[in-house]
Amino acid sequence: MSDSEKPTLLVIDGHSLAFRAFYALPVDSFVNREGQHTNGIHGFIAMLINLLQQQRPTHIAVAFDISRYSFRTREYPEYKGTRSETPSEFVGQIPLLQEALHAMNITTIAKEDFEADDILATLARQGAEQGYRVLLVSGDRDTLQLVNDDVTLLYPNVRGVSELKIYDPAAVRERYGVEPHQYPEIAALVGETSDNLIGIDKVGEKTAVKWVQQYGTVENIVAHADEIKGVVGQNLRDQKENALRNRRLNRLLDDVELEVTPADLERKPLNENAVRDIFARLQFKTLLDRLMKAAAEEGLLDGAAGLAEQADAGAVSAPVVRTLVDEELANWLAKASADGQAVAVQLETGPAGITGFGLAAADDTVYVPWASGRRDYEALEEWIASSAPKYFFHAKPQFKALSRAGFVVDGLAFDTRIASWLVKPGAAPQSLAEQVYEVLGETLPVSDPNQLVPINDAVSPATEAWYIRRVAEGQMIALDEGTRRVLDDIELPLVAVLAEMELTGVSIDTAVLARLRGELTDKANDYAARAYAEVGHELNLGSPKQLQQVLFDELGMPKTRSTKTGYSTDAQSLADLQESNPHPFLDLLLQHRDATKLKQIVETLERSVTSDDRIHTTYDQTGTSTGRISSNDPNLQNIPIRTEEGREIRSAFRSADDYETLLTADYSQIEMRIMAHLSEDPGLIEAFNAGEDLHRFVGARVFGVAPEDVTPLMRTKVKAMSYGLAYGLSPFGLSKQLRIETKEARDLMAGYFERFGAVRDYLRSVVEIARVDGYTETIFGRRRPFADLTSTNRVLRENAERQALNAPIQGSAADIMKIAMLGIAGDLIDGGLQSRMLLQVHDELIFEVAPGEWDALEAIVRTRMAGAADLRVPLDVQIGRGANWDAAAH
DNA sequence: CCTACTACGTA
DNA sequence: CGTACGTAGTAGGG
Repeated sequence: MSDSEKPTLLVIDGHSLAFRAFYALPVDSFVNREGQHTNGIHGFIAMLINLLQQQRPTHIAVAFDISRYSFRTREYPEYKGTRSETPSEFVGQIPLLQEALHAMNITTIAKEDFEADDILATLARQGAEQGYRVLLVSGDRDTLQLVNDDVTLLYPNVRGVSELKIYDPAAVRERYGVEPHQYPEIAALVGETSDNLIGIDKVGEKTAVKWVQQYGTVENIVAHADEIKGVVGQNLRDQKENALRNRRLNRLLDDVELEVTPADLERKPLNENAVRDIFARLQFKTLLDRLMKAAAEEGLLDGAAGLAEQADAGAVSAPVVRTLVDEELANWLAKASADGQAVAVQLETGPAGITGFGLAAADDTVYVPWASGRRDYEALEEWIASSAPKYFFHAKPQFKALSRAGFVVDGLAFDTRIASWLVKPGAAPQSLAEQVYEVLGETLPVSDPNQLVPINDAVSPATEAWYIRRVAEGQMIALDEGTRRVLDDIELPLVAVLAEMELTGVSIDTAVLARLRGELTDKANDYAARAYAEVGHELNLGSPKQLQQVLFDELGMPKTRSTKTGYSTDAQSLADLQESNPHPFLDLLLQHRDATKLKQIVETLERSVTSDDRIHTTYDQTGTSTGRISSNDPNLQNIPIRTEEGREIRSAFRSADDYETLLTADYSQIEMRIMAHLSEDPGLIEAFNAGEDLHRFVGARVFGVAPEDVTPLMRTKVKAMSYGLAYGLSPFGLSKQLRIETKEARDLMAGYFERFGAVRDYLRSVVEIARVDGYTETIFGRRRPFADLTSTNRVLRENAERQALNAPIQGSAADIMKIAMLGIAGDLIDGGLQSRMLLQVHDELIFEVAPGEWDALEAIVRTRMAGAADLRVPLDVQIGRGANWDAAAH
């Protein structure tokens, strides 16, 4: 194949050429109406049009550096270290140039950790191998090493970029006196000031060429350093490490993994509308004419294709994602956040943490590659730490990742996942794709993992951020005032607090867990063996099906309540059986269940302990319908407390060695207090203000006796009723729980409501109002919608009624606790305390107390918890102290 | 492998 | 025929 028949691949070092153009053209002559300097862009595009007309490339790409840092700066931190800050007039030109190139349908390539010249080297090698005539354009002399019979370098001369010197092998030989591949040997010896590569003193081009002609390589020259006489010989021997290092660094890598091959770079028709838009913005009228003329000559003005693409894009296609770092990024952030404008953020994470940031302003998206320990992100770090408003989808895990990477985070202005949940708790769309569909009615582009050759790349985090921003805007206008207040004042500030608690975790005494596991295993085995003996054979005690076989067939016991799959074997049913048909097997089974349950809890906890000897639970801020938070992996909100053995598990939760103790704080009877507040029942309010034991006080009223004459049985009954009321307890349910006649339960409730009538009125009114409004509301305006209150299906309707009367009570308690947590977290920071909030168990908080901080912490906790809401009754807070969670109980 | 069901720990 | 959760085991579908 002759050269004229070969396809031509043109690869340009974008940054280098634009920078050359920037210095070649007067800065002040090229400023658009936005005040943006454009001389570098102008020079680049002028050069590009010339190249397109003269060289007629069939394939084209422009490579960019992502950052001034690369694998070379890791090897040699001073690499390019003498380069001064980018001139302010140049800032902003690269992103605009990239935008223009995209409009022209020219592929831009950037690769994290590599320089543009490495991309040139890689494409040059691939192109040559695949039969292309390769043209490289770079202002970096290192690219001379790439020249060969298939690869030609076009190098801008001193006058700028309008004239390019053509370096083929002959031209390189003529200019430097060596073969192209030997050029870096010369450069290594002489040094390259612009790269801060220091050469050998007194060795200039002439000497270097002489040595290279004689010895070939720097390595070989160094090996024969003894043969070189004079001062330069001595300098070489003294400074050979410089030359060797330079040679390592100026070798371009030609095997960079790229997402494109030369064949992918075939020229495509430019997008005429996009080109006109960007050129109008740049105010490049003459260049536009020249470009259009050139494109027309080449037949690359496919008007039909352009229009089709435009129509396909529609009004809602995501903006092209640009990759920015350094000053460009700083510039972008400042602009995007100007005037309090919000920016959506979507982190990209890998196994080792953050790998990139997707950022979206109203009509612009940016991707920022990220690797820890680099210095070109100061602006990003400052912006993340600033109060500049940021929108997230599910901010908490991202806050944690940021925190682990050393970022300080502020400015959470919206979280679309939390907003969805507030609007529709219990049925909120949990994924971003679902939200995009529900709020915008659009389909979030995703790559199809089942496709061998994906049509779409995985959607960029920047594009996701763009959707997040639009979802947020869409949700925001639909939020009622109360919901907005709960979001802004409670949920959003809570995100950082929960993230911190999760990162902190709680210290665990693994020896205690190991001992418990052993004891419980022995116990469970023992009970099982004895249970088998009772029935004469082994069975799986954990299988309800096998238990039914034994209980109802083999032992002939009476049937218990039926379940969907047979008859119940739960603890209540077994206890009933034990009363009617005593059998040792029943007790052994129950004790076996106890032991295995506790063993399982211990084992789950052991599996959750991380290398810091702590357990880090995850709180689900959107996990409930009432406003509570839930805990998972592991759930630390259901650690046993009711039995002695269960409490032993709590003793494994301890304060770490460098802390003084644990502090636990809980609200006593918060739900009853909220009921008193909401119902305004004078009797109940008096009960709480009297400061007497609530159940004794209520018992005295219900049974008509003096408080000191309330028996334990009376107290138990009243207590069960009081708590049950908030759940919509029926007389039937009460009778079952207290194992009393329905009649007695009915009388008990009647007696209760006679003395505390406003409670009944309140509970009724909650349901009535909810039926009319379609939702309930907490004291703070948190809503929970109900659809089934008007259902003709009685089961559905009555279920909804119980949920509705419970929701404001449980929800208000949740609000109060959250507000307390925010107050405490703020005070801990303001007071500079080292003590940490570890766990939340609905009405209880657990803290790790730093040495000497007990009094200060206790005061903060008491004040903030008691003062979280101003109710008609006081909020009583119980504080406990102990080395572990069990000992700290009160 | 996923789902339903049962059971049980917490507030 | 009492609210709100999460986890784990068995059993049944595939």
